Amino acid sequence: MMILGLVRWMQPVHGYDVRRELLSWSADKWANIQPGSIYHALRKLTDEGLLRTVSVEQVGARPARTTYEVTAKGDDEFETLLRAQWWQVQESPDPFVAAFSFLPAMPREEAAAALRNRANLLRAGVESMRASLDSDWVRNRKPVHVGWMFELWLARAEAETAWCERIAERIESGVSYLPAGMEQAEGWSGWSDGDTK
Amino acid sequence: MMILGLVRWMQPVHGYDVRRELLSWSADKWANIQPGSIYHALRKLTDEGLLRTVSVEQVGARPARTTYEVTAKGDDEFETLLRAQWWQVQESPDPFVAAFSFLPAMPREEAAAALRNRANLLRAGVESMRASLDSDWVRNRKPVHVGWMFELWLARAEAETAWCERIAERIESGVSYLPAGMEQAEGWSGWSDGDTK
DNA sequence: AGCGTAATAGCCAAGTTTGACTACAGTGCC
DNA sequence: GGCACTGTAGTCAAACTTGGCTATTACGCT
Repeated sequence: MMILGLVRWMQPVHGYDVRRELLSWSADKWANIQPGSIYHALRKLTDEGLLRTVSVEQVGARPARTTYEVTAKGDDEFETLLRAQWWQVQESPDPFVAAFSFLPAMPREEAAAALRNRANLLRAGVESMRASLDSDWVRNRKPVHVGWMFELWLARAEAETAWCERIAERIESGVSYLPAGMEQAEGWSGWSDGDTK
Repeated sequence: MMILGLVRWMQPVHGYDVRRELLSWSADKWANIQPGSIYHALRKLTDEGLLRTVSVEQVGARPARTTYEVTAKGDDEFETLLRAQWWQVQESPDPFVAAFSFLPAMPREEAAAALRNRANLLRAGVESMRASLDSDWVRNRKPVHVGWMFELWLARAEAETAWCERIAERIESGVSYLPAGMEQAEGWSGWSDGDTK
């Protein structure tokens, strides 16, 4: 519920403003917020007493727009929430890791190729991020900590790139996927190598 | 829907088996699967014709257990899905990044301390991972690619640790959060530094 | 002036996820 | 033997998320 934070930083706002701001941060990527969720969240937060509606204006025959503001309670709650996220390491689900755990279901060549491809995509991302870090837009229009976030992505992406390449080599080298202890053990039939197809 | 993959690799299974397996992978962490979701997913996949129920046994007066199996269609679908995840870089939401974007709402000292703390937690994680990488249990009982996944986490965590420390220093150094171009510009009042409290 | 497109606001029904709950069978301990 | 506890198997209602839909105004183009 970091919508609360956004409202706090923008008070007073109406739903559409929040939506646009989130969009401009491409927040659907690293937060988990699609446009539809916003109004629901706003209403819920109001019900919980964390937000207060300031006014309801109507321009022409368009939908009425409601303006919100944070209450004192909402302020407290936000700080608690924020603090929790800052002090806690909590890794989020990663679809690639999930897919990687099915490695034995992929033909070796394809797996290696996919990893190489991933490394390239990551490198491309790193490039474009570096570019925007140097661009005037970010340097002059955005708070510096936005740049710092970019650096984090960069660091992660670089680490992952190296990993992809290392693993691709191992896969190509043809090492067995089976546990070191039990070369021909039970339970892995049909998954020992490559696709079952 | 990587449940499908699991069923494929275990056929034939009933819901509880899947649940246990996922638990043992602590899949609630890196996938997004709580016990409650499993049965729903199984039913949905059956409706879509990707799974087929094999039998419904009843032991005593316990809930009947339904056993599932993958259909040919399910097999195809799984490969498509798997491939998509392998070839696509798609970063998932990260609550910490979201929280970090509110940096200006945290007192500088606390922000720096939290980052240092995060670095330590990450280091601890790295340690314990290294330990299990060396342990017999992983070396001899688990396929080697499980170890490779650990290496990925390790690489990411190390990159992030370094970042945390770098940023903590910058925050402590007292640099302004404002964009370089506009030291006293409009719109950032109340957020220039530290908490508004 | 007329027309198509984009932006403005927000609602809502349908789909998903979740955590809590049920209910019984073994198992170990006193 | 009786009791508490753990493991087995799954259901369910409530909460949450989503993407598509409506309806109007503004704007650019010919």
